[in-house]
Amino acid sequence: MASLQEVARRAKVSIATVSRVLNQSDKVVPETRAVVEKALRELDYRPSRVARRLRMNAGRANLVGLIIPDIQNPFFAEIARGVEDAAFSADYALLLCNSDERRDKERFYLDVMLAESVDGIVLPPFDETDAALVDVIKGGMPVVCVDRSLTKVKTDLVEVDNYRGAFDMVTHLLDRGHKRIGLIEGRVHVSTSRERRRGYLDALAARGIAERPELTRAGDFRQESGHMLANELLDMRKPPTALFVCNNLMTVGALAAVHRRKLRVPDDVAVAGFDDVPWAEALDPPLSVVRQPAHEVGRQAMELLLRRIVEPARPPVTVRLMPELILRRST
Amino acid sequence: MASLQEVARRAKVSIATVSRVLNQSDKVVPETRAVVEKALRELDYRPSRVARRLRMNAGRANLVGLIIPDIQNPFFAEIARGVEDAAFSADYALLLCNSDERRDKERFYLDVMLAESVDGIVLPPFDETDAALVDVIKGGMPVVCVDRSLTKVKTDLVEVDNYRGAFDMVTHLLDRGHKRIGLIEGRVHVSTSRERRRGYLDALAARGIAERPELTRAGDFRQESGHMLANELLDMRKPPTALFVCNNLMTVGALAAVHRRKLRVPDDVAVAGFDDVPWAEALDPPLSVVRQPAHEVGRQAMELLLRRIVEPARPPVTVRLMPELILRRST
DNA sequence: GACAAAACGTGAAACGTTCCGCCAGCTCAT
DNA sequence: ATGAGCTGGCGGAACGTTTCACGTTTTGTC
Repeated sequence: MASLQEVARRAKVSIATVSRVLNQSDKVVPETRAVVEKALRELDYRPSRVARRLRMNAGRANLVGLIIPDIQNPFFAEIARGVEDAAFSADYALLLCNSDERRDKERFYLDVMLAESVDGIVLPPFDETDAALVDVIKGGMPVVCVDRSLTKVKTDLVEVDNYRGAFDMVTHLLDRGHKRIGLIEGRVHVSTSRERRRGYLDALAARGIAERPELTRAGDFRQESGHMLANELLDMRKPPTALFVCNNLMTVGALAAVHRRKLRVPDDVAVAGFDDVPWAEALDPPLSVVRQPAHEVGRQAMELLLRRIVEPARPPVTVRLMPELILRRST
Repeated sequence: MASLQEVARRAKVSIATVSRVLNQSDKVVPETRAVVEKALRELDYRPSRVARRLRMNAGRANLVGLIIPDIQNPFFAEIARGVEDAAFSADYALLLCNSDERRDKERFYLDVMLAESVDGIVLPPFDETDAALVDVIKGGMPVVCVDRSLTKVKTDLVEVDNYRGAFDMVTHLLDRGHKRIGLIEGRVHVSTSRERRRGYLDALAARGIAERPELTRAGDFRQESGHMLANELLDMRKPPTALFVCNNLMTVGALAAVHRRKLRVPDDVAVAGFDDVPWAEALDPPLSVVRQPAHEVGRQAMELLLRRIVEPARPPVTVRLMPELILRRST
């Protein structure tokens, strides 16, 4: 780990000159440059990002943070890939953390990011109010929200039209003749859950069907809760004929419940999911889903963040991407 | 972003004293401690990890790196969770990167980790020789390999008994009466691929069945290659009656190929996978797999790394975990 | 009450950068 | 010939920590 010092000593110039060679500044005469570059090579010099970050003002650390609720959720994994791809091409490194849908972990990692003086943060907020996050934003840290939005503060945001996705899928189920459609939604204080619920309700209302509160259940986005809630719904005296499950992991859980009862899909009960997954095609039967362009969500979020880093005062932008209905055979 | 300076000024003591209050050193009298703590609170002081890392010698940055080939692969995602869980409890943050099974990306991220002066690195090496990684290790950076091993250098390693897993699964297929068993393996220069292939071959040999090279195909761990290679195998004049696919993503691809041909599983062709996945149960039919304790792999790796960080000279350790055969209905 | 030892506190160096301000020497117009 | 302006290069401060080497005060022991 050769330092600038050592390189300068070897090249018999000052560290300032070495630094200028590195930063492509033009104020260094070719001969000097050559000898410095030689020393650089000989010592296999690699700059310390740490020292650099300490010295630099905010916005030039080439490091951004990404906090996702659960890396094991393919939807977030795909977002992460989108963010990373864009970061990598811009020569940024990514500090990636899992909040595990836990408020304390999100807060811990937000602190870490602050302490690491990252240039900016991408994340789906824990909930619509997320006090810890709001503080960070107020402190001047560039933040781009993905997937979920914040009510109290205006930030850059890349989201999917969840309302539309849910509306279309439920309409499709209605077209298939279903009247009793069960909804398994995610955590209630998350914006996406609300949007999807609105879509579900409006689609019913558009056909003059009244809401039946007993048909909607709120989970926590995890497989386990999908399983449990599907069981609850299927245990009703008059169970729903279709299940609309509002994320991928809960859908896996719900499917397990359905299979365990040896119910036939879609004849006994139709199942529709949110988020497409690689194995949707291989399921029994292939699963109909609302597909979200997750990679694109991540990519655009990172690009928004890069723009905000160079221009902190620009007005916040919302990018809304369209989901796509993929009808396979489970509905 | 109050600094120690400001806190010291406010508390009317020197920064050294503030630092000692923070680091729980006992050499500070209660009254002083109280006034310092008050100042700390009032200014909402948060230490800069960057400055701390710059000053500290290696091994106390509370930051470790994890480089995984593909975060979208549930197996690696689960390892990542294991590493993270252990890191979080030890108050370590994680710099997580995707090498995307690409040598240049792995190298880039290794450089980043060095430049960030992380305390240590966990990763599955790109291949068995991995020059870039070997350099890093020789440079004295604590490294724990997971899943895959290195031939040239002895490191801490947490691996799964791949040989055993493959041997058992192939034996099971033989028990079911299969004689022509196709093998779809991963990248050839990765230790796990070799081990699994050895297991496959030995299981055949144990029953006196000669190797048929045309039945084994090497892919790249991706879904796409599983699809393609399954197609190749099924296109043979005398196709295999069973497919043993050596990772989860390639299994999804292979399954798609099987489904597209409307082949019945396991009657027309049996399919066995490596790595259990949440949706294995929901597949048609439920998939038989060799399950790897991925979370445990990650957890133990992180613990090994923590030990190595405090004691760099300790002899390298290999932890070998046992896989588990999960027989469902696809075989 | 003398003296050593312990307790408490301070100043300053160091980590590896970046960059501001400065200086020396040169060119060139006046 | 003189000074302005430019070019190439240097010194050193600053970023926010930790910690070493000291000082000063308090305590304890005989």
